[in-house]
Amino acid sequence: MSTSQSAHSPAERSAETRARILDAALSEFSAYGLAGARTDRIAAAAGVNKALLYYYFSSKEGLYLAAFELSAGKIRDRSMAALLKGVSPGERILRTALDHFDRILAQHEFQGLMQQEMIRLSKGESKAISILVDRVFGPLQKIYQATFEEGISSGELISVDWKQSQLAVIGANVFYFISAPMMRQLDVADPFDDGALALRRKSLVEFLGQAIFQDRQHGAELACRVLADTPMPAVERDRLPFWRKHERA
Amino acid sequence: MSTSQSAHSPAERSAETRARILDAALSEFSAYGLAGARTDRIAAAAGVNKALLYYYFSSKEGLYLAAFELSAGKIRDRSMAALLKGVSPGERILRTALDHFDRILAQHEFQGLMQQEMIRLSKGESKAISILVDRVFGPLQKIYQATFEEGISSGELISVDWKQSQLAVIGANVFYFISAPMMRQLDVADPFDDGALALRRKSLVEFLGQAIFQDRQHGAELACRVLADTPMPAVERDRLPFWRKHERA
DNA sequence: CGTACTTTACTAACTAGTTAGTTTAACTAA
DNA sequence: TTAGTTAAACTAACTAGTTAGTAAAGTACG
Repeated sequence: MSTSQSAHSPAERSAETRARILDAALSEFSAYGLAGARTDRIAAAAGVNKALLYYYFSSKEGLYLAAFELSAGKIRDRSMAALLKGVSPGERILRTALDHFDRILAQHEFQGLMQQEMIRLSKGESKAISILVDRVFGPLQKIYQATFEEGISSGELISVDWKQSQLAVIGANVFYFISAPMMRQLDVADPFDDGALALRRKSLVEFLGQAIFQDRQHGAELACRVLADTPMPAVERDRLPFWRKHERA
Repeated sequence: MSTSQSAHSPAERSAETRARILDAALSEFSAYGLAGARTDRIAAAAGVNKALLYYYFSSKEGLYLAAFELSAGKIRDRSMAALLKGVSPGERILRTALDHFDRILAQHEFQGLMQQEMIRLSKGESKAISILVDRVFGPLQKIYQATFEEGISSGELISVDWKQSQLAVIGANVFYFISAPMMRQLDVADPFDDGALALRRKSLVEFLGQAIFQDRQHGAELACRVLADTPMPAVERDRLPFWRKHERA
């Protein structure tokens, strides 16, 4: 078909096909979970035959794990970048919080995988999460803790339980997206309007700026700066799973 | 068998059987979702034949909706009670926040249903949520808003965006339980220890007490009082889906 | 010629839902 | 009191459909 015109060597073509399969698998698993995903749909979306999935990945679960790990790797790189910027600890914490929100917006597939994986984990069925904890969240958590404690000992941040504040930020971010489809029904306002998204980003950063800094003036200034030079990512609404309205209307 | 010795009339036995089925269905659907739930398992857990499910409820989805609505009704009654107590608006907001946490702990099945239903809603497949929005969350939201605005105009609360603060509280509460299985792997501390639960409840109420009251002293006192006369519910750990450790060890 | 695929045709396992029949309790007529 | 009748409650066994995964033979192409 038209999909294989660009690459020439067999190795290139192969890598391209593999990537296409992984991409299709990520969408499917994110929307339906491991059990609910259909291998036929993945094959169709990738533009290949079902048998080819088993040629590259030995099983449905193998494909799932490959897609999951690929996505997790991207998450780790992105979050690390925010946590390791050459600015003060407090500013790194602010940037990390905002980046977390933007990341869910930009890589919503991972959030879908996580939601499903949390359910599986609570039943003791998850194989992906231990890898994730060891290679992604564990390391990130350690750097976050170190950053926060550096901020406390340097006098920039107040001596607050970093886990409780992290929980509040991540919880509010994650819940914003989890509950968005219901908020759309509860409310008049659409949570994926640019206005609503901008308000949430602002509230998030300004709240943290007030809550964890010794010098609240300094916190407010940092919040302002972080917001100013982190533009809201453009929302590709038709890629969001929440955006079914326009598909039918 | 021994299950039918207590009730005598057929009507009583029938109602008892129906309730047993609904109870089993709630556990199953909560843990596995509508698609993942197995009718055979529900029948086995209820101690009846599978065909009886279809005798009482016409389909798998009918059974699902019946179980969902039963559970939702309990949630509404409980949350209404917290919002309508004869105390000041600010105290009602505090009690509602704490009650929300305790409610998830006590009625975790509903949270499981909601998690799965949010996923379905984002794909436009949910029939349960519109009922829920109309009959439960919509009315609760209105009372919450009115309570908050009453608190603002009486001068007890600061003039803050009630939706953003509600999002922070509910988000942190929900995320605490969603992420608990992963936190157990990330952390040394178990999030279902009495200590961790007590700390979270305390942080939650004290944070709100500081965040939304004009008179922070008053907020702190209220937080203290609310915590004091709302004892933490006893956690039936073996009913939690998170508690797989002791089942095997 | 070998690598990267496609095509077709399977199967084994599983699951929602059905059917046809049995048991139980309560009521009725002799 | 009791034998007969009925309706509701319940069951065992099956059907029909779906889905992951396989096998084998073949094609396109550098």
